[in-house]
Amino acid sequence: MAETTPPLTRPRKRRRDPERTREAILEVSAKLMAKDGPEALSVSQVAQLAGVNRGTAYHHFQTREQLVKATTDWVSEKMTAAVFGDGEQPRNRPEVVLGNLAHFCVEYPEFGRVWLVRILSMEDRNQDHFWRQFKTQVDRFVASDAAHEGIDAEVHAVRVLSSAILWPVWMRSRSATPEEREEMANRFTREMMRLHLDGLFRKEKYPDLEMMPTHV
Amino acid sequence: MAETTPPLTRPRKRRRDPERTREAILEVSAKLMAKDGPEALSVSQVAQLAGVNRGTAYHHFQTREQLVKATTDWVSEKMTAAVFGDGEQPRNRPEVVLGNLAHFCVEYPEFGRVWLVRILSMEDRNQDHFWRQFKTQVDRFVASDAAHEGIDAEVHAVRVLSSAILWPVWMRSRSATPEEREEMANRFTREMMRLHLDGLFRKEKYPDLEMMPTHV
DNA sequence: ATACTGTTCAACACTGATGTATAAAATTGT
DNA sequence: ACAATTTTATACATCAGTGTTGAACAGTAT
Repeated sequence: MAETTPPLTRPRKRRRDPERTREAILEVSAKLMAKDGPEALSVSQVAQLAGVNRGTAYHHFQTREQLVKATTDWVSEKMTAAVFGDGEQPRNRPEVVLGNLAHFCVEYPEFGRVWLVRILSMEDRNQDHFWRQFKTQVDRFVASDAAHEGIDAEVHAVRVLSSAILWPVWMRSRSATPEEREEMANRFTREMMRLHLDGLFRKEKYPDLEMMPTHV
Repeated sequence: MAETTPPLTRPRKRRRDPERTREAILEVSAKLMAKDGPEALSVSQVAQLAGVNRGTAYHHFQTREQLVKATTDWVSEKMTAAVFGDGEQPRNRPEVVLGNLAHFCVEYPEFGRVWLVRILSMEDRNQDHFWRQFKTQVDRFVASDAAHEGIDAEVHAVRVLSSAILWPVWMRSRSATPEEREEMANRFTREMMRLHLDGLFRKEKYPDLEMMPTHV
């Protein structure tokens, strides 16, 4: 379609910058993947929205599948850098990691979502850089004397990651101002820290609550 | 393809049962939507996997879009019934709702996932039956004297729902035995209840922890 | 200037899906 | 027995995407 009709806007003199072109493609790709999932991603649409020719996209990424893979890899690295730092001094205090995670996810909700879909569908999750770091963090914390006894680390990890990633999606942080986004991240971090410090129930109101799960 | 080649397996004598046919289609549709998202759903594939003719699928659901809508509506109703009961006596104790939710999501992880995608992309979330019920539940609990002060109800709701739905996906409950699934649901409920009762941190180890969110 | 690389454009063969249409078979209700 | 409904089987027009190719063009580096 866009191939047969002459471009209405004259072909923008795209400064040659393969790195930027690649990033532009990856960014649009991530955005679309977050919206409709990896299976629905089309190279045509990515190229169109990124303002590059479809041929260019195929030049950088040979096939659709490779574009999907490159996008998820790229996102995972971005996320690791943003949450744990660039390798210099790792930021490991649990409350700091939580805050970083919340802020990153609010700023880039599509990245979080892409990462979530990626990790859920990966055969071997230890292949993922971010997950390895996060898991190490959690295990270390749970084993430390700063944590309560009997925490289920895996449930804990899944709970924190899934809610941190989906909270901004729920709040539609994409269409918010920077100030609103800041407040969203803070709301999340605040409530999570409150929960982690105090819990939810007033224990005295649940004297009979056996710890075994209930369901009808 | 399957339309031009004669079927190798003889056409199964499909007992006429429009209700079951409809449900069979919806079930497959939900499964596929959970895997690849609504945008990637194809009527052809659904019909094939459901073992019905493509024409039949179009007979029950006029267009692809309508199939998507019907599927999400159907899932939302199923979920409401499973978690809150069929309208008779509503099951409202928070720990029971949590247990029901965990068990439902572990048994039918695809339904939870479909519902999650649906609710996240809905303009007006109050249109959704399950969400209305759940929100009412949460608001009532947070306002009660059984709950701590200062709980952020919205963060709480998103946290519980997102983790309950994604926990079975993470654990790949689909490929587990009934016993394993039971244990998965119990693990989740147990840790959540533990968290809700005690929190995560030993407070005495964090005397300096200001409540304001931290990030670097 | 020349060679190289990134980028654009247009065309092509192919696949697979949508939505429509029509006829026929099978099952059920009356 | 008859009518209505459900299901199958085909066919067809249409559209959108994939992956490939070849030629041209535009900056960049040597």
